[in-house]
Amino acid sequence: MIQEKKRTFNVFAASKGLRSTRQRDNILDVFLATHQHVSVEELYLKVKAVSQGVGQATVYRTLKLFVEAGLAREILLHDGQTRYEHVLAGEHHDHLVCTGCNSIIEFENETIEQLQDEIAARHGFMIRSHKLEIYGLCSRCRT
Amino acid sequence: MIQEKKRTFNVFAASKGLRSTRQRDNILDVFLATHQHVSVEELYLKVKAVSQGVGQATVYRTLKLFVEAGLAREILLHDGQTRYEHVLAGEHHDHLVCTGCNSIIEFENETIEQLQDEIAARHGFMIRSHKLEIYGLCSRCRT
DNA sequence: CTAAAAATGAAAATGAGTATCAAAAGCAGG
DNA sequence: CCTGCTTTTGATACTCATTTTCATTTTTAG
Repeated sequence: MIQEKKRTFNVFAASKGLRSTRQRDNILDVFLATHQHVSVEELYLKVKAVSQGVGQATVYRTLKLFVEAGLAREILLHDGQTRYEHVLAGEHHDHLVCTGCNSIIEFENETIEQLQDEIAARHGFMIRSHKLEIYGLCSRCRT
Repeated sequence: MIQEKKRTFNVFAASKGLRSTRQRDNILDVFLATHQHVSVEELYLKVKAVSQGVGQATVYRTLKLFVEAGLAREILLHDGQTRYEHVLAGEHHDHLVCTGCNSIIEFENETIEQLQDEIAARHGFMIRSHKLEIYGLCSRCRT
């Protein structure tokens, strides 16, 4: 017998008139259970595997909601598909993207973040988010 | 009377079977005369203004060639249009992107570049290129 | 000059993402 | 647990950037 998990807090309630629905809960569950850089299509398939009735359009819509709600962040790689990654409080990682095998290595660097803050300050710019992607070949592909 | 500039070196000759054509020369001229972040559509219009017979498909194709040839770099913003910027030898700049007015401020930071090299080295990663984009509000939009 | 290879343009095709809209589901108050 | 109102959903049609196709033209090697 399958136990329906009851979400202890409603992520959507916080915002204006957002409602909590089975689909959104499903999508959020699957998204949170996923590790890094899911494309909408991937997520859609995973969600569909879990619960039949969820349309693609809803997955697209819901991911945008996640971004607005600060739960997810959009990643643009060069394959024409938007991907999403978790936004875990206070954490931010950047990416080494291997153009050989498409693998992604994450890293964090506090100094770079600080330098960004300085640069922004120097231009009177208020940072909302940032993205640092380094392209090249990983150790296995560089032969 | 208009003087046909003769390109002193053939950028395309270097690679495999690439040929030098009027269209490619036109596109390259216009691209080089353009400053930062041209979308394909923009470039197409500029090229068409200069010389009638150049199709969109060719502009798309040629820009990809420029990237392969190391003359241009793709920039992905969040408006669904791929943009291209020059790759000038040794120079690299990153971007402060204002989400308010879509303006772009460029900056360079040697320290960040060095830190990237260190990080890459630590992961046995060979850097080909990188992209750092900081999103937020510029001084005029942050009111 | 000539044949083979590569490039081009126009138009059709693709594909990610979005809009539409009728039907279904959440929600507040009784 | 009805009722009425609003939001959400799914299916599908649509948009729009980019790619492919293919017949024709241009380059280039010889």
